[in-house]
Amino acid sequence: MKVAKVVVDVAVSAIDSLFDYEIPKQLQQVVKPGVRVIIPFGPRKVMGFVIEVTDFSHFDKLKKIDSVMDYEPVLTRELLDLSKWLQQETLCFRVSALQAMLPAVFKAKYEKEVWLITEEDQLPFEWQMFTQGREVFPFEELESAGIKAKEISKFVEEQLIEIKYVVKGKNKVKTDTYVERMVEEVKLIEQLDELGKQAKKQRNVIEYLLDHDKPLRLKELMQHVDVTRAPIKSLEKKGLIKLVQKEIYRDPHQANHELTKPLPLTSEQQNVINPVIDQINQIKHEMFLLHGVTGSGKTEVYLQSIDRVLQDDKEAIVLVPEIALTPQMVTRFKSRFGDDVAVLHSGLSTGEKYDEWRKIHRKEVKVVVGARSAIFAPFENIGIIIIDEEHETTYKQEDYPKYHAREVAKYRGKYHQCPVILGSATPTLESYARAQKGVYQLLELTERVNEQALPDMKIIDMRKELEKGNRTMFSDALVEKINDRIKRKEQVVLMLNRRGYSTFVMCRECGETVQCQHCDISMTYHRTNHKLKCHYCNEEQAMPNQCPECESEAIRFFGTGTQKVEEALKEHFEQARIIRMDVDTTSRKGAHERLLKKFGNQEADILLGTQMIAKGLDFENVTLVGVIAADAILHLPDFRASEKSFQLLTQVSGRAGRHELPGEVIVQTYTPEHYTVKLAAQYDFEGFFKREMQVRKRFLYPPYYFLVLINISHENHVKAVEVSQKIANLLSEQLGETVQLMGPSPSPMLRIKDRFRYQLMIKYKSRTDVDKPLENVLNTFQKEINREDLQLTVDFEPYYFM
DNA sequence: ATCTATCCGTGC
DNA sequence: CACGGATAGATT
Repeated sequence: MKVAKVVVDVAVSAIDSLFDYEIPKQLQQVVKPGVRVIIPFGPRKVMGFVIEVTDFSHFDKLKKIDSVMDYEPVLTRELLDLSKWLQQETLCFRVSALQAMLPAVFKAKYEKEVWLITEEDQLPFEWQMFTQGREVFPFEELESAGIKAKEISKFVEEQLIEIKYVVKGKNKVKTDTYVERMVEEVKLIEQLDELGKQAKKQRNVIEYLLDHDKPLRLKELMQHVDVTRAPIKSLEKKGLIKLVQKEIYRDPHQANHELTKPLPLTSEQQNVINPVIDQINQIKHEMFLLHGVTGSGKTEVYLQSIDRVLQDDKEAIVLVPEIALTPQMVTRFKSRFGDDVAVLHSGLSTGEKYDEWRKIHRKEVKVVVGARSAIFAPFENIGIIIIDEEHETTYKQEDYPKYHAREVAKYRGKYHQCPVILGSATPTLESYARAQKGVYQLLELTERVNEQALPDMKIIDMRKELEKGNRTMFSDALVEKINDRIKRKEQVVLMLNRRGYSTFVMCRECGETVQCQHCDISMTYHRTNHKLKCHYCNEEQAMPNQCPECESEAIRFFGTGTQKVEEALKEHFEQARIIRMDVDTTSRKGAHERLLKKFGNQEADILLGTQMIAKGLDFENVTLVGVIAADAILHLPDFRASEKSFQLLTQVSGRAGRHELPGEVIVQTYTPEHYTVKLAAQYDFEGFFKREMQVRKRFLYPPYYFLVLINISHENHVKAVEVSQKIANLLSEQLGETVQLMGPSPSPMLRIKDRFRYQLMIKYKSRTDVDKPLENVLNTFQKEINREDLQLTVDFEPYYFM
């Protein structure tokens, strides 16, 4: 007997193991590892992933696989094994790991249906009201009609009805109607004579067909010949043509890109690419850290490394952060590798993502450029993996499986014996430290390709501005420089580096701020609909006219949002044309590209935006970059706050002077003496690294120690505290001397969505020191997680501490 | 997650 | 003792 070992699509700990099913004879050809199947599970039907096929099971009474959902495996052996590794590394369920590797269309939908097995009139009158002659209807309708479970099961017993569980796949392939010729050309010409005088339209169609002998889209034909379906149908009846449904791709990047040739490399670039090519030639795995200043031509190094890989008929994965934000990047890859590129990012619809995925799956492309999850691209012969802007935190997934793309890249690089390149102008301390230790091979690009010096960065002390009596958000120096650029018809990028980028509401009389009812966070004001919104739970309420506390009417919105900066800009620079980019102006699909294109066409003088404008933009006419408040994220409750600030300042300054014209940067700050601001202004990464490493060493933070964050949340505040303390006790009993346990402490945001949140942190050197104790904690509280409303999450290498 | 069997309170 | 709601237990 053939047995399939299956991961069942039910994400609970009790089910988190392999279940055995008999493979019926007629399915033995298709059921292979990586194929999704529909299996009976208790009284229901659920989806499952086949992991293995064997001849033996320890169970004696096996159920049979119902049917298959795929005729080709959707996951390779490598990815199936990788899911096991992810499960162990991140402590997630195996299904969650498998789901994370596939586009959303592969998530099953479950429906319950009621089937009549007798005549309708056998049923009581109330039932006939809504069956309305239907033989099948959704179970849901019974419930909403208020029909009791007892009555339903009675009818099932009496064999009047049957309840069926259906599993629906959503992976719908888009098709289009095509017209195919069924006969020889000569035959068609003969037909022309036989057609009656009336059949003018049919004649036109045949003539068009004779001119175009490739497969034709029906729509196209109808448009070009200006006919309706009728004449085409009659031609089909005569057997001359056939209408067929063909698969098509929803192609979001249809634009034809002119192909570019590899650029000549500078000697620095050549030195950097050589060791990579060596590894490709020797089919060896190595981690490279490519540290290159902004504008040093990292992308060209990527492109030419990939080119080398493609010559060996191998594939390449390129990860880019928030790819929708850098359409310029996509264009560069598309215009070098043309149709060999698939693009995967969050801006695509589920259907579009599915289609891009299928191109990869069918090996119709060789290169995938995508956001985090593209690291799971189902290639089988990978020759290189590139992670651009490796310091970006978007490479860490925040929900289960809480994986870091860099670690997955390492896994896959080792499996395929290929190099992995991590590229950045401001590497993470973790990566740079590893490079210094020789764990990664360090590659450095110190010069800009255009031989232009890095833009001069000036620090402006905003406290002095205030002393001078300047109460605006723009320093005198910034105003002067902006005016100067407007006069010279050059462009300015202004970054409002602020978390939340919206404004909160405060009463000027009593100081009361409007807080969300469910979360410990200020509501933010949205001008677009004049409402207050909570960023965490999306609760909305009207902007109050008076203070809810003291009834004063002096209630106003505060804080420096981009909208507010935009207004201030308009006052200061009346003739300036401004483009504002923030969540409000870029939420619509394609809005991003449109705004950037407008700026690129020099239809505006100033581009004002949040951190989203710091990355990847390349406009030749930009000669001034302004940072409105450099210290905005410097004081966040996050041990990486300095590192993030340094990265951001470096990234955004790189937007200026990328081409012929020299650039300049103005950094406004209230803490000019801070080493992060100072060293960033000098582009002294090395200095910053050394300085920040001291801090990390002193406080036992990465890269000296690894971290695990345990989040505990419960609706009941007392319960949350109690459980946190119990876990802390349990852990401190079991953890050895080599690790540090911190907490429990309330999360920076104590309450979110009516849940009270506490956290514990462990600083450790080796996973073996924490794995067992954590497992014990999870086992101990498993019951409470299932029954009570306790939530417990474990996050290795956390990036988010709020 | 979701279904079934079982336990216990309420009401007649 | 029937009902309904909460709850333990199983799912190959």
